[in-house]
Amino acid sequence: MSRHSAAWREVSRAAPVFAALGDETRLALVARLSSEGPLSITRLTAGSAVTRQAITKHLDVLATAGLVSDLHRGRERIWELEPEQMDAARTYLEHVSKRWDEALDRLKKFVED
Amino acid sequence: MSRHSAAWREVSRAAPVFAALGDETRLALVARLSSEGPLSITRLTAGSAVTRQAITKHLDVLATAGLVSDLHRGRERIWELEPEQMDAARTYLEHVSKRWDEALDRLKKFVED
DNA sequence: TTAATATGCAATTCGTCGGTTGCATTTCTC
DNA sequence: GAGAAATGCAACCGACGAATTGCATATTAA
Repeated sequence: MSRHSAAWREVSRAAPVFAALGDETRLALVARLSSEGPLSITRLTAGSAVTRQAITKHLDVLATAGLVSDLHRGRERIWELEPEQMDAARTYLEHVSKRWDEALDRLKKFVED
Repeated sequence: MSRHSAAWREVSRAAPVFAALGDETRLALVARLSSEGPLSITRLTAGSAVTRQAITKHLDVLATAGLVSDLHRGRERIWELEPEQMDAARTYLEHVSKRWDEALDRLKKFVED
């Protein structure tokens, strides 16, 4: 795939989102936020194996990928899910699966000739 | 999230798949296989920026995550997509989004009380 | 059979990632 | 105001990941 094609631009936009989700600790954070709603860093750290600073770093990674956002409430910092990028990633996987099916169809027709 | 919950088991199954997709080179390989169908290592290397050995390693990572599989045809090694794990990841993201919506609803109701 | 093609295997380098510790700063509460 | 609670900032470390180079092996084709 050429590095300037439209397909490659899709790839370079989707890959960071998958990378952000590709860590157990981060995916667990996403899961907790999705089931419990917005939470502070301290609350997210409680129930995790690692330190608060590690959690903070993971949240920063998720934020850079556009998967979460934060807001300040007094001395607390509340994090919440931002599902748009996640949905984009989901849609991307749908398209890949679909194109694969089509490619197999083309292959089948080609073999039959 | 407790390390023995059902939610954690989902997380630890999904994370490796996302991690495998979270690299531009690997995601580009997936994209090429999905649009062009099964391809050999050499064909996949042509049109990529990195060496054949790098491509081979990336394909191994994708295979470990269950996203691709290979078959030998003479001296060639043909790789093809295995969309099941991808679909599982897609479904996982759906569920997370849905739970997030529900969590926001609960929060809204709670505030209204 | 010999040369070219396709791939495998191994060692090495370099950067980044996940995690920690220590200390400073802000905010709440008594 | 003073202590406690929540977070920020920075330096550091070990491990792993991405990529390369060099050489060996297998398969095809002239």
